Amino acid sequence: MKIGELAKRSGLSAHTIRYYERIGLLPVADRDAGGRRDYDADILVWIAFLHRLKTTGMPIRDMRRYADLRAKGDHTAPARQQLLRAHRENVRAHIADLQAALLVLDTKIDTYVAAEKRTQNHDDRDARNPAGARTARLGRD
Amino acid sequence: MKIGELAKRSGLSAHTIRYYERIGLLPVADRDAGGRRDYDADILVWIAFLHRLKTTGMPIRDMRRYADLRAKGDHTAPARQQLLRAHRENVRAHIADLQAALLVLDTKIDTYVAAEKRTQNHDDRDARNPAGARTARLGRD
DNA sequence: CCTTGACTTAGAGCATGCTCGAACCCCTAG
DNA sequence: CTAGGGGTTCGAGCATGCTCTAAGTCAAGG
Repeated sequence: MKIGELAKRSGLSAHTIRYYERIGLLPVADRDAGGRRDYDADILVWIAFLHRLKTTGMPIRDMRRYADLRAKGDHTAPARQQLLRAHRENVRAHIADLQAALLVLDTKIDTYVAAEKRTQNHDDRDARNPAGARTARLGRD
Repeated sequence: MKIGELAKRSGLSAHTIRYYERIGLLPVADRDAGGRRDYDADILVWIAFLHRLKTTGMPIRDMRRYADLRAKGDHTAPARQQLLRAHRENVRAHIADLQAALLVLDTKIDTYVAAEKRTQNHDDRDARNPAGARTARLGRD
């Protein structure tokens, strides 16, 4: 498979694929007779895994470390495992953080909904004071 | 409160506080007699909220939009609510993504653990073939 | 044979979000 | 009154992760 097809299949651009090779995330590709990169289909599995790591916030330097270990052979398995364990903990912590934020957002949205209702009632019964003090809290945050 | 103290209390650096003011995330601060920024304590609440938005992945341009709406007064409340709803959905989606990734990581880590055990047994019973084919899969990803 | 289009390289440029340096000002305590 | 430790502005610089340009090579179809 040439770089253009790999780009289509992996979702990366050809530019990005070359970039990833340059920085050591992808193995140096084999070349065909004309000197073009020629990929084996299983590179897609590795790219998908890299994508997972990326979307879960692993910086490229850590992905490189993992890739380097992988390239060094089986005896680096414990180190790779350790890397993944550390990353898993980061992801866990991140999820916890996001869940806490979700509560805050929900509360805040509820506040807006409640204020909306108050304004509604207010307008219904007292249209002469549409910017009344009872809704002034909305401007605070 | 002067900028140095706000920096300590908010966790932002004074540099960052000025930067946030410049780009419109923080309101233009009042000045004291000597022309220095003088803050009211409740700016901390706003900064904490910004921090939430930031750690949940909202780009600065969206935070600015929210800040701008806030500055325009109560009638922008529906727009702000809408912004937060959209953000909440992003956060939800992000959480789902991370949870899926967590499963992948757990599976992968388990694979390493299992391979380790196999190597262990193998070494115990057949120390002449420590790099045997049964663990070669480890180099694949 | 010649055009077309995908490929090659090195290196510049961009978007985001800070982070820092330089040069200067001003208040307070010793 | 003078040194120190804030503060001020403007603008450059940095880290990350791409993204694109320029100039050129190469293979295949009309």
